[in-house]
This record gives sequence, structure tokens and C-alpha cells, in this order.
Amino acid sequence: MTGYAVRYAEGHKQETRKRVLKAASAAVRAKGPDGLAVAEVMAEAGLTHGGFYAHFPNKQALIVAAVGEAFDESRRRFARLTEGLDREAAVAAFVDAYVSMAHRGRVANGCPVTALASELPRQPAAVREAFDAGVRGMVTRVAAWLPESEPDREGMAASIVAEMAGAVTLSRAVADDALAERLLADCRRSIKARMRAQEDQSR
Amino acid sequence: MTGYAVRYAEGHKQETRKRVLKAASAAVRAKGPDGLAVAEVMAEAGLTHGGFYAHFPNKQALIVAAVGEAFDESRRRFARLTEGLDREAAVAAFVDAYVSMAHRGRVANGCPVTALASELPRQPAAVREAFDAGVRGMVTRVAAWLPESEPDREGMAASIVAEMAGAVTLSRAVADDALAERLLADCRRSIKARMRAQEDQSR
DNA sequence: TGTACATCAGTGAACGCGCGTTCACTGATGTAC
DNA sequence: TGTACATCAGTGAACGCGCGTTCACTGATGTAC
Repeated sequence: MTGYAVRYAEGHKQETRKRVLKAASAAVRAKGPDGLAVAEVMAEAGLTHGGFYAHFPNKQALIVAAVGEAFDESRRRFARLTEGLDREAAVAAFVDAYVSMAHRGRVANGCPVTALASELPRQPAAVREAFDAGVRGMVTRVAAWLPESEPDREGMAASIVAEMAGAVTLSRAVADDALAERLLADCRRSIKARMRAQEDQSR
Repeated sequence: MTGYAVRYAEGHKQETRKRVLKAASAAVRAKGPDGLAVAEVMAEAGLTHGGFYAHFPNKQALIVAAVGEAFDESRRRFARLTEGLDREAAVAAFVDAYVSMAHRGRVANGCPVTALASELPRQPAAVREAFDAGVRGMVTRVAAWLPESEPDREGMAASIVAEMAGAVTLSRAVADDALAERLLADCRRSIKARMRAQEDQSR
């Protein structure tokens, strides 16, 4: 397998690629797909810009992969947060964590839906498809948390995801912290009422 | 007043400025604050790029003004749509028009909240403040439509604005039209139920 | 009535900068003999 | 055991392009005399 002369240890290149991808996944959320700079991402990964093309064919391919990575990271984060909890507690924990001032402050490692949504219409199809998959996954996961008495769980879940994402995005967009906090509190309360979850316990 | 030699008719410069501003207001929604190109906006207004600085000190000032203009245009459009209707009919018309495939397709002259939200955190304070004012105005207008029985009209309005904006933004972000249509229909139904408006009559 | 001059919105060439991409090169390591 | 060679992830200079901004200039019109 190894075949010929190898300077680096087995798997070294894959690890480098992963490092670049992680940096890109944060950068794409913090600066948007257009604002992301290849040289900056490479520097963040401890490399110079020229080496980039050994890992990705071009910037667009990096963005597609970074969007997927961002959804994965975000999903894992929220899964960790809710694991072991029963349905009602999980829903409450999820909504409290998502619709919060803390999430508002974590653009670079928060949910990619709120970080990227309004820039996506201008992105090429490949990027948008990676986004679609992420959104579908999120709606499905929320639907599974809704009570069985709910007649249209997928529909309700879509509506709730839209409000959660809208709330956090709006809270980030406005400059006034008090306005942001009020928006989040109002949405948190409303969402939990709709989900028939237990009452707000956070901040 | 006229004082000295004047080549152009009274008010000519103001009209040109207005034309530039209208073009910028569409461009900022279609391409985002960073994607907007001064030379393109000027060409759209029928001028060459050099003349720009006779009207605005720099690109950022144009963006601040363009965001304000976009909110004004959007407000007027929705006011026209609901004028003369009683409260319930107005709410229904507003929600049907806002949370629709038609609005999804009109990025350049649609609501600036959905067009710009996720790019705003990276904008300078002046831009964000123009946005704050727009958001506050929108929440206030929605609150006035809510039934008096609603105990927290401002809060409910904030939650509804977040969902409406989130729904349209998400619908634009996803590549799959069917997914977009489903998201919009689900949110439309849910919002109108929350507002206790009459049932969905559109698309 | 005619000539010189002032005004100023708009023109278009030029400059500087950031950024995506290319490419000849490096240098540590292993293989061939 | 030693020397020549191959490999290939990573380096860094260079190129081209788009874009914000600057600036000397234009040219139609009015005023001064």
C-alpha cells in the first residue's frame, strides 16, 4: 500500500484536511461564504495558502464541505446537550440553548442556518444542496420531539425551526442588546408554548 | 437662492441621488452589503462610477441610506396591500403576501429583514442601527393588528415577525422548490392560527 | 449684443489593495543498487 | 554502508481581476461688464 517514499506519517494528509475544514467551517459562519478568505483559513490551520489546492480543487468545494461540517458540528453539540433527557426536558433544553443570548454570541460555532441563511440564495447549487440536507435533518429531529397528539408534526416542526432560526438571526442583526434579549425571550416563550414544553428556565 | 450659474434644473441633483438610492436599495437586497458594487449601482442609475462621490461620502453611507430606503419601500408596499381592510382581513392579507412563494422570488424588492439579516452582524454600527429601526417599526405594526385579548401583544408580534422572516429566509436558502413551498405553507398556517386570523386563502 | 469667466454634475483614466489561483521549488524521508 | 534518485505535502512569489476611491477634466449654462 505505502508503495514508495513517504515523508509524512500515515493519515497525515487527512488530518491536515480535517484541520483546514474545521477552520473553514468556523470562518464560513463568521464571515459568510464570500467573506471567507482561503489564505486566512490556511493560516488558521497553521499552513500557507499555496498548499490549499492539494486538499480542495477550489474555494467553492471548500465551502460546500464547510457547510456540511458546520451542520455536523452543530448537530453534535445539541445532541450532547439533550442526551439522556426525556422528551419534554430535551425540548426545553434545546429551545433554551438555541434561542439564547449565548447562541447569539457564538456565530462561528453556532447553528449554520442562522449564520448563513440570507447569503445562500446567491450561492451555487452545490452549496445550497448541502444546506437543504442540513435543514431537512433539523426539521426531522424537532418533529420527533413533538407530542404524538400533534396532528401535523412535520409541519409544526418546520414552523418552529423557522421561528428559532429567525429569532436568533434577528437578535444578531440588531445592534441594541436589550432589543435582542427581548426578541429572544419572546420567541423562547412562544415556541415552548407551541411545543407544550415545560416553562422557560434559562436566563 | 440660485445665486450663480446653474447648468441643471432645480432639484436635479436630488432626483439623481434618489435614483442612485433606489438602485442601491434593490442591489443591497439582491447582493448583500458586501456584494453591492458602487459602479454597478451607478450604471443602473444611468451614470458612471466617478460621479458617485458627489452624492455620498463613501460606500458605507450609501448602504446605510439604502437599508433605510428598503424598509420604507417594503413598508409602503405592505401598507398598500392592506389599506381599507378591517383588522382580521388585513392580517390575513399581510401574512399571505409575506409568507409566499411570490415574496420568496422577489429578493430585490422584498422585505429587507429576510434579505439581509444574517449579513448584518458583520456590518458597522450605522448600518445595524438603520436595521434596528426597521425591525422595531415592523414589530409595532404587527402588534397593532393582534386582538386586544392577547395579553402580550408586543411579545407575540416579535415572535411572529421572527417566524415570518425566518420562513421566507429559509425558503430562499434551500435549493428545492418543493421543500420551500412546504416550509412556507406550514409557517403560514401556524402564524395565522397564532394570530387567530381567518384561514389561508392563497396558493 | 458680445466676450470672458464661474459654476458644478458628471466623466473616465488611474491607483492601491485584497484575494483566488498557478507554479516552480523545497526538503525530509524512503527505495534501488 | 553509501550514494543517487523518487516522492509529495507544503512554501512563497507572481499573476489577473474586481472594486473602492481619487482626481484632472468636460461642457452646458448663467453672470459680469
